[in-house]
Amino acid sequence: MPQAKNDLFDEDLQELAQLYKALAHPARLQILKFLASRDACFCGDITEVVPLGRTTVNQHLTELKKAGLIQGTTRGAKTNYCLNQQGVDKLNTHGLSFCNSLQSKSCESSNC
Amino acid sequence: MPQAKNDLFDEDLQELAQLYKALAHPARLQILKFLASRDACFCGDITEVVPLGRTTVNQHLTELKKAGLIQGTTRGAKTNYCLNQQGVDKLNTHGLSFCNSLQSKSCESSNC
DNA sequence: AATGATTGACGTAAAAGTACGTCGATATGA
DNA sequence: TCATATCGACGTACTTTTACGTCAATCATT
Repeated sequence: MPQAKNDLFDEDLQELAQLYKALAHPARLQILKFLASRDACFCGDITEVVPLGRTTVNQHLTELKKAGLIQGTTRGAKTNYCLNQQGVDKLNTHGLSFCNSLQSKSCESSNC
Repeated sequence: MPQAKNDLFDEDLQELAQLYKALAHPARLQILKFLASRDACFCGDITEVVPLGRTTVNQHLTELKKAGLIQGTTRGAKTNYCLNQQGVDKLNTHGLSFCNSLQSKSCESSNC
């Protein structure tokens, strides 16, 4: 993102946009869903599920971690990734409140 | 986006990612909020609210229209933009169901 | 110790996004 | 009619994202 210009906006909007950006790729959505479907936060085979190269998947994982939506702990040679419930909660809270703010006035007048 | 590779994913995920991408910029979030705050779907002065050049704002408006979140009708020299309630509903429905799908298993085990 | 597997870090090429200037078309008002 | 204003279309410079190959470090296994 053109970081420079983003500073002109409300922090709330910046933060929310940042969250949405983390979700703006099908691979990342798939990863999140996959992690949610696992009762144990087992990982590493994410690579086998996502139809992309290993390094690319890793890059998406890094993005998600940076966004605070997942967390990963390395033990031994393998790394365990799992959802960061805090981040998911944040997404729910902020996202919902934004969506609700859009519910208000629709085009009841004849203008559009 | 690398459109080519996106076809490898579920249509649902692609569509949702597309929606989120439309929200992945503070200017676009601000525009949506602004439109929602207007009882009449009056516009054109969006440019005055968003701290960016006119052409850039217009570009963001085009993005939002492409995503189906707003609609615009030109009358005379001016153009009226307003929320597309259908698109907003879609965002609410799909977005919520996705977020809910993330609620499930957190890291209750000691792995992470 | 040596081999193989896992994974993050780094580099890079191609694609997409961002921001803006300019132009032309249309329309409002003097 | 002429000047002015609005706005979409187009071009463009710059940044970011995406996708992947390669490398090095770490660990498990032999």
